[in-house]
Amino acid sequence: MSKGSHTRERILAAAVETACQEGFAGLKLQPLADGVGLTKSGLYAHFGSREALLVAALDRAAALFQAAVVAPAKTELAGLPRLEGVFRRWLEWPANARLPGHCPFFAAVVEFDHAEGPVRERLLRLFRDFREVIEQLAASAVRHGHLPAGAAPAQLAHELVALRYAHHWARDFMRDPAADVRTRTAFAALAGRGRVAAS
Amino acid sequence: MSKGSHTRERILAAAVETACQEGFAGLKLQPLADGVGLTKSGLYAHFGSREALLVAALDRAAALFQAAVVAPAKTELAGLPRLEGVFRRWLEWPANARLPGHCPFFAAVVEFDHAEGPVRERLLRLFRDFREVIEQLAASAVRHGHLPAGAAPAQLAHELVALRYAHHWARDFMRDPAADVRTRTAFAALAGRGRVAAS
DNA sequence: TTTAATTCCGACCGGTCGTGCTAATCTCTC
DNA sequence: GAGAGATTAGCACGACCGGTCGGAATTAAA
Repeated sequence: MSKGSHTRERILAAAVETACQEGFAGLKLQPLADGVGLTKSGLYAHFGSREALLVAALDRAAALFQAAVVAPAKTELAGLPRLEGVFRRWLEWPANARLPGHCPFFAAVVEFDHAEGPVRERLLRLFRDFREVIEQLAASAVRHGHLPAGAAPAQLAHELVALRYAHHWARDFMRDPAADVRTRTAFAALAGRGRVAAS
Repeated sequence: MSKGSHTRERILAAAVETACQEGFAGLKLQPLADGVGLTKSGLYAHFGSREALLVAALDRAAALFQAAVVAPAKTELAGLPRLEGVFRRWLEWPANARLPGHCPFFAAVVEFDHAEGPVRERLLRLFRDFREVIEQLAASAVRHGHLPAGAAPAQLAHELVALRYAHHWARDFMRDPAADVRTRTAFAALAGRGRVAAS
């Protein structure tokens, strides 16, 4: 039980690293096997198919995300500070989790957009779960009076997703040095918008 | 000259259609050749390599985008109405250009993110050009008094990119029926934000 | 210690990929 | 209508893809 599950962990770790650099669609079995010192059939002994490996890697990445982004919020002040902390870590989580490359979920979105199947289903569930987390943080900020009572948590979550996406585009693809300040400015406007209108 | 360039047009049209459905990375030569009734070497007679074909397809998609999104703005009222029109058409342009699937540039971003080369260079240039268009439209809206004098066009362009990205995620991947209203709400807030603060 | 299961290898399958080459066909010009 | 050049077919190449199979090595259970 110990030896096998240990290599399984190594496989998943390497898979997530590759997914950060090449995307999940670019996760080929042969290079992955080479990377962990196995052969392709070694991978098949642990996961029964490439698709199952992808789902496992997705779950692994989600667990790392949870640990790097959501979990630290426990020690933060409830309300807006906690929401702001999650958003800040959301921007940087691959580096904080010691992962190379970029957030692998951005790649997964376009790679499994039109490809129905278990991978897309799992991805959908992960996204819905995280959106739920964001909405609850936003609702908490409203309850604490940090955001106006009229602020809709679902709308706020949508716009936070927007900011994260644009940040990825600006920093990781366009390599725009102004990406960080743009995103911070937008977040501040978002957090302060309703307050101005409501007060 | 006529027959050949006609075939070339058909190749590019099919290439863009495929890119909308499968992405540019998923644009394989064999299916593309089959789709236009040629063989792979027929493609090689027109473009010298797959990479050159990708760049040409990228340019073609950009031309369609220009025609479907930017060009109609000529007849719109300058200022905020024009900016709003461009943004609205930006959300729907693949359908308006009679293209199947989704906006191919979203896929291109993740596919050529870490792949240096001519394709990425061209993509960068196209994005920079369009961002320039957005910034000038925003600046025009400021000059017309539709947006406050303090509104930074670059920041506005960044946030519009954000909204477009989130709309793609919510509607095309998550298939969230609320995607449209969320995006419209966010745009209205963006357009009205500074006005409230400035007036 | 014997037995059974887990773990992994090596060879291999059918397919598809992008890319060259040559030869035939078509189109236009003179 | 004949020749020149553009256009496309046919074919083959080396590489890689995901996946399968039998068996050997290792490990855990009895």
